[in-house]
Amino acid sequence: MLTTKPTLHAVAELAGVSIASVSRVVNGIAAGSATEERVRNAILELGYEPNSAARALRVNASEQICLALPDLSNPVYQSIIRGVQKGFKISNYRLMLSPSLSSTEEVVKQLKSLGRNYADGLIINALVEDEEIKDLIGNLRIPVVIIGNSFASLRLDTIQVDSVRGAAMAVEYLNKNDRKQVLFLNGPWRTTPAALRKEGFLTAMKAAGVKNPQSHIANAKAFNPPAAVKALEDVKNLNRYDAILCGNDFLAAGAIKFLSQKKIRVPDDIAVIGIDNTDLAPLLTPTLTSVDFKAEYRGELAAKFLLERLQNPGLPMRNSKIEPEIVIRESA
Amino acid sequence: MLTTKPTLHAVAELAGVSIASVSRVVNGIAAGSATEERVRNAILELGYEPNSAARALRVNASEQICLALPDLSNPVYQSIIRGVQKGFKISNYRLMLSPSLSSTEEVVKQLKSLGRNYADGLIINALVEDEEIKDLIGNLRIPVVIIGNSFASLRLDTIQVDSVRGAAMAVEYLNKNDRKQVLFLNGPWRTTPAALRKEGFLTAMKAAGVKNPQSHIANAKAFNPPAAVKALEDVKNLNRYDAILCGNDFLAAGAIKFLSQKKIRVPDDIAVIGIDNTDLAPLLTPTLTSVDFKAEYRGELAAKFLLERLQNPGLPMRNSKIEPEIVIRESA
DNA sequence: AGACTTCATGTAAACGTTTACACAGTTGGG
DNA sequence: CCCAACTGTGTAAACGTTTACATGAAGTCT
Repeated sequence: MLTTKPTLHAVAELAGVSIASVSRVVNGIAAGSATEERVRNAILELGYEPNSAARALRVNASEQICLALPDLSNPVYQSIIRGVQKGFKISNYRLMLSPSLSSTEEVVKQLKSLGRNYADGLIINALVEDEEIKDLIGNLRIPVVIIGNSFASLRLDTIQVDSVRGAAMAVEYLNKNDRKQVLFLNGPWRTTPAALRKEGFLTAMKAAGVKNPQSHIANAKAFNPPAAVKALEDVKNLNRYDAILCGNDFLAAGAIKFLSQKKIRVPDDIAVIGIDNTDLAPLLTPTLTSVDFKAEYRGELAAKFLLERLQNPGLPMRNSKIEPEIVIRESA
Repeated sequence: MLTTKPTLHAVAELAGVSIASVSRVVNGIAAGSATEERVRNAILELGYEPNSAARALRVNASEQICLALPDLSNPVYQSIIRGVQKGFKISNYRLMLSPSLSSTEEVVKQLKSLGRNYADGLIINALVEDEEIKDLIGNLRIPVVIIGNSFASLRLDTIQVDSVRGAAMAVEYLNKNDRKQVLFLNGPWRTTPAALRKEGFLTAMKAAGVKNPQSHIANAKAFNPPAAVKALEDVKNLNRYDAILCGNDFLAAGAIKFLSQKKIRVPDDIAVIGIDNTDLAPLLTPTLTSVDFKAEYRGELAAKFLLERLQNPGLPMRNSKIEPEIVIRESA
């Protein structure tokens, strides 16, 4: 136990070969079968494990990738993490979780620190689009995969989501079911998803002949349930609506809570639709109809894109746009 | 952009000093003010960032810690991650997220790989107690903090939870409110939390004068909602119960769903109590009464313990036992 | 049998840091 | 004015790998 950690040298000595030979069998490179066996035994006997820092230094690759997400409270990010983990499972890359990036400074600091070479690639999902951040991402020396619709101009591997279409789909579905008075409970307006979902909402509402859809939007200050409740409290004449489309499931959860407190029945009085179709959706009461943006799959795809690019940097950039799908449950 | 990444040497050359001096100012060690300024400027000009692999190799420390959790679906682990992130925020350790450890082999593989020195410490939360795993943890060369009640015999820094007491509290609370017919919907019986919560349940039930409390336990095959539903379907005479204590919130979510499908009113017909008091609890309908084990705080404390031990390995081992607290909401 | 290839192995340099040690210049006390 | 102490800086070794290159043995072909 107190003995020092075995190195290549120790193994080499025990096996009576050179460190080069040991390195070669460890890395599965041509080796005589006799040597190979001696080395294998020595490794087992000593419990040798290669030092990743030394390897990283030598080959200039950390075998780690960094995953940067805005906020771990929202269940959608849990799904993304799961997907990314899944996508990396077969590889031997390790997953670093960046601290949650709420403010711009935090993102900047995080991105700069990537210059320390502790990650070979980055998967980032940013909520806001900021020039400084964009520059930093564009100038990173490692491959980047973007999850989300920010930084589209950067020509990087991207997993986008048809947010506009998704929001529109929800409105159309509501209209088809004779819910014409739709309130859009959006998240912070500055964020990319909120902007796009709003666009989808407006388009669909106009198409349905609503004159001033702008006036049917409430903005929550954050993408979480308490913010949803607060935003709904400020909505005048809530009873003129027969449906609420929420910027995401987390907001929808807040909306359902709020409505049930006010004794407004869902979906009888007001239907509710969420976006993201998180693990939360089937657990709410009523179960939540939600536009599925396939978060876990996006995570997995992001991992796949990154792995492929790491393997082959010359690959053309790919941009996958996920088609939303509406999952009907009880709430609408 | 295509220029090669600046190293200590480049900075030294530009500043007209030796690499040792540069290293010293980077690490904030005694330096003449003239040199210091020249170096600082050179660093800024080149955008120098120290290479973490080289540093890690030289000082034999990765500045990373590894967090190993069983399963990212359960919202309780989200809280733990948040807590750990919070605890490490001020430090300059990076957080590695181990792939989710479902099977024993996966845990073993993960633990062995830690021998590669890519992490200076480990925070692990294991569901099952296994001899092989225990040995491996005991023989790790890095500090370990255990979250949970497994591996108590190892004399490591541990954040325990009084699971027995927590389950008992819930039963007592139910009894006090005239709910005497309590069903315990437990998770997989092999897991440590399930075993302890069961113990607490049995103790409290016996204390309340129930003859054969064993017969009032149902075991879900996993700690998730579908497993809860399945387990409840197999319970005979469900209507003889007036309360269900669930092994965790995730099971409780399934239970509530199941009951509402069967038109059994919660809490009027059957009260439901969860364990963990996750983010889920206030979002369910009815909102879930739950025994709070302070997951986020435990994560934060684990990070704190680990940081302190890394700083001072000679510290006596600490064992913090979290006192559960029952958070009353609508479901009971 | 000689020349040429093939193959397994060893030698040594390199990756980018940190740091023990040496050295020179400055300061201060006696 | 000399010696000691101190301070700031540089030189060089070391961390544990990978890998280009050299070496030598063995096999192949004419």
